Amino acid sequence: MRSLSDLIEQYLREQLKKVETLEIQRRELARMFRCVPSQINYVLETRFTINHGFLVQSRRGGGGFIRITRLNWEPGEEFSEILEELLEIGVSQEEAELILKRLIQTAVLEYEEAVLLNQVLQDVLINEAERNGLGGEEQNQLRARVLRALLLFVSGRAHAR
Amino acid sequence: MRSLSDLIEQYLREQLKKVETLEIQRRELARMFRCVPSQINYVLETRFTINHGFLVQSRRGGGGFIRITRLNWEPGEEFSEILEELLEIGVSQEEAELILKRLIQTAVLEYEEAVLLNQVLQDVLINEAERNGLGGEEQNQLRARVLRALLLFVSGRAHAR
DNA sequence: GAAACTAAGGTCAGGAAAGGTCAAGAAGAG
DNA sequence: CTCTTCTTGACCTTTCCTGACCTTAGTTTC
Repeated sequence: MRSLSDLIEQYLREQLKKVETLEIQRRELARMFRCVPSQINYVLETRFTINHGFLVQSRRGGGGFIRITRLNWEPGEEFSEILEELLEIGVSQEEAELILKRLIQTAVLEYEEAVLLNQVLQDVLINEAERNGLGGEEQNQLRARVLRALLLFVSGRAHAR
Repeated sequence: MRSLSDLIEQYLREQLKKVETLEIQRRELARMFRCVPSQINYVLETRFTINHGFLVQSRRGGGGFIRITRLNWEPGEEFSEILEELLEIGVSQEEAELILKRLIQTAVLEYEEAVLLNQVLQDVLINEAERNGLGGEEQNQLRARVLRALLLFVSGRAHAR
């Protein structure tokens, strides 16, 4: 017999087949499944993580909501693997900006956050490149490492918001 | 269901797509959305800050208004290269004030504008330093970035005049 | 020209409406 | 029986909205 968590997961996945981004109210969903609200958190934490290919964001207070976004990574590929890939191939400044733009479009980042991240990225690169005289390829490697760190940070923070 | 604040934000952003500077009356806007005037302040304070890329000014009394300016973060031309240098070295509070003074002397800025920019600069620093516990060097870096953004905005506007 | 009036916008604290966290017990799996 | 997963409830934090009261800037009156 399937658990309640399984049923909730199934329901949410069903919805997420139709749309890329789903906005729900924790209260509402809990009422639908006649469970305690924190049960919803449990489902999200165990079944809709970044490694499952989802991004969960939320807002408290009046009119609060939980937003689940289905990330369109290649099937089977995990977020962390994508980041590892970045490391191997390196990231040019243009590619980095493309990645950030995409993250804005998918509402992972606010515009001003992306601007700030990009600036941080450039700062680090300028500093390091000058100090250690990095070649183009080495710069791309460094950029990949920094971008990866930033994105891991952002994805970790996403659920808390 | 979206909150009233979201709707007001949406409306203002819509308007600000068409124009760079928007002048509204708090009363009027509050009447449109059938809310208390201070609700407007709440929206401005939480969604139209410097970090969101907006500058909000206002005047009280008869014929009072609220002016929202969309900051142009797009990098400019040569002027920006000078500003990029700021990024590398960081800017202390004293240096920032010196820079602003020089800009007044060279008639790039009005005195009141410089005072305003300085205030904005300090606001941002106080906020960020408190929230993230920045060290002295990090503060200088952040100050450089913010000052750069502010000056880019001002210089962009100067061209328009 | 100063005082009183009027017409704005600003501040702040409190309550309500969400969602988050955590620990403990229950239920399943092996 | 033991280990993991699930479920619940008490308590916490954040966000939103309102209303009472304050400040500022024109306008009118004397």
